[in-house]
Amino acid sequence: MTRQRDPIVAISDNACCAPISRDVLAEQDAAGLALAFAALADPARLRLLSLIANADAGEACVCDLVEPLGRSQPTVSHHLKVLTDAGLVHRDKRGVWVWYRANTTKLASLRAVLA
Amino acid sequence: MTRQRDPIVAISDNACCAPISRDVLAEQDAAGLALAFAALADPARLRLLSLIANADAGEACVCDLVEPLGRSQPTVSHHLKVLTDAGLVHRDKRGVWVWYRANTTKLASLRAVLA
DNA sequence: CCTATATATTGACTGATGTCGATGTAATGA
DNA sequence: TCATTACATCGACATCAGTCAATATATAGG
Repeated sequence: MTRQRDPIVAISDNACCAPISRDVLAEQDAAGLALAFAALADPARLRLLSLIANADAGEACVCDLVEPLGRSQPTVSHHLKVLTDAGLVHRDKRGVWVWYRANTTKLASLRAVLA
Repeated sequence: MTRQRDPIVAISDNACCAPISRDVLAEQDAAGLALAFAALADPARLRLLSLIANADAGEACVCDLVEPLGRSQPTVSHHLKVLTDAGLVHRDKRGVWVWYRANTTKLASLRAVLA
């Protein structure tokens, strides 16, 4: 019998595991999920995500976020990096501007884990 | 003189607000949500929640959690307090044992916010 | 009472995190 | 080439968070 290769998955988007009420989380899965939830565990980042998701065409550049967030530009930049590293937003540099979009797939996978 | 304990405010089970993709989060709502997600932002607590939700009859006492979690009893107690304060689990002391149950309503409200 | 057991709290340590000002970098246009 | 604009990175600071050993509290059984 041929040993099947593990499917290659996009780490940032796919759910790591079954819902928490269905199977006990493995340490490794829990560690990965904790990183994602940590990215959501800050008011500034939750508002950023919300600002981006509600922006025209579903995307916003940093310049549109600094003022409504009420924090310094470096701080906004820092939080956007955290969100990006956690896979919660997509980053797209076009010219001088950097546009961010919410990663709805990732959000859906987190929702599924909480079921 | 009796030493009073700080009142523990029960965090509401209900969703504080519309899904993040529907309306821009207000600062205050974001702060509250951040507290809930912060409680999920730790591997030990995610595994605790999962262990509790998967336990027989949907509840587990601390004594059933220490060994599978692989952390000291005070540390487990600490994390259970964080989960309880965040409204993610219910606490029920019966005799010497304390039983914890997952708060599915609270989990559902967090899922709704991520939509 | 006394003891054993279950859970919580305290104190200390270490490492992570949010914030900002200053500075760096990259694109654009005059 | 130079200046301007948009964004990122760095360095510093203060605060917070996870962990454990030691200790406290509470319940149950003799």
